[in-house]
Amino acid sequence: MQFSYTAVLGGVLLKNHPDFDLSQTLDCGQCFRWFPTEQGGWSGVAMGHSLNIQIQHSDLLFQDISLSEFEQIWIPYFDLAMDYSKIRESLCEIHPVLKQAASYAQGIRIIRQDPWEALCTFIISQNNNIPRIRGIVDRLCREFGSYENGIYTFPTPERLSSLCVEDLAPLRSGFRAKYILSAAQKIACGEISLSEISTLPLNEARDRLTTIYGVGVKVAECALLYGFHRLDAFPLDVWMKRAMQELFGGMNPQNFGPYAGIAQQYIFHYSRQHPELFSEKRAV
DNA sequence: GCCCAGGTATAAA
DNA sequence: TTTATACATGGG
Repeated sequence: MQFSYTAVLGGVLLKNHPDFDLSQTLDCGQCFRWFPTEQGGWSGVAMGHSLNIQIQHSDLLFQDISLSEFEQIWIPYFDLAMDYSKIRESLCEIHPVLKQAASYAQGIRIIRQDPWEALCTFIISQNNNIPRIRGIVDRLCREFGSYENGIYTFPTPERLSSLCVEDLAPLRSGFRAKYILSAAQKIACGEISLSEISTLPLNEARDRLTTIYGVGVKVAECALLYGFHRLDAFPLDVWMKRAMQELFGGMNPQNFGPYAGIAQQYIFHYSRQHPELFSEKRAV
């Protein structure tokens, strides 16, 4: 697979990249700091940088950034060098429903988010809905992030570890506040090392993360998939459990292999848009 | 008002 | 070991 990009007057133009749909990627519940713009593009903050992306036919304009920022920040973030076509081919062999899902959601990419941000935002995600998660994350950054270059960075574990539950009241994060603090404290004091976790086998990494108060298996798997780019992680929420049962005949997610996480994202997105697939229909 | 949300900790069976 | 319930808040 190859892709090309060039510096142009208004930024960097990414030409007709295969397997990259902005809306599918940024609106499939893996990240919470991106918003659609009135021009039909997307705007967001990640890795300490803000970015506007405009859609121009089959190309994407990364507005007002240098070539080096594009290469150093955004190619890794969107994992643009990864060949999703090849992965999809192998996934399609596994199960006909997965083939359906993969072809429907083929523009989704698994973003390489900051590990701490992914962990923290998925702690916030529990028993919560996506619009409200976005609001809480936004308030978290405004209250406790540092203001740099016109944006609020995601607050560090060190910053949050010095706070108490009452301090987090402005977030209106409910019972999750104590979970956020426990995670921040364990990381800030070194009891949990995110860089060490990134070297561990999947099972051990998950077990480490679930020692954090308020982090269960689902949140740990989300953090591993979206924050550590562990593509074999497989977040199993109630929706996905149902999908595995009804659409895949009770199949074990491990059968999806080393790219199970990508399969999960395809299935999650596809089945949410097609509630009629399930015996009892539910609202999207 | 009502239902419920990309769950988890805790108690009870 | 499995199943039920509280949890804070607010989007739709």
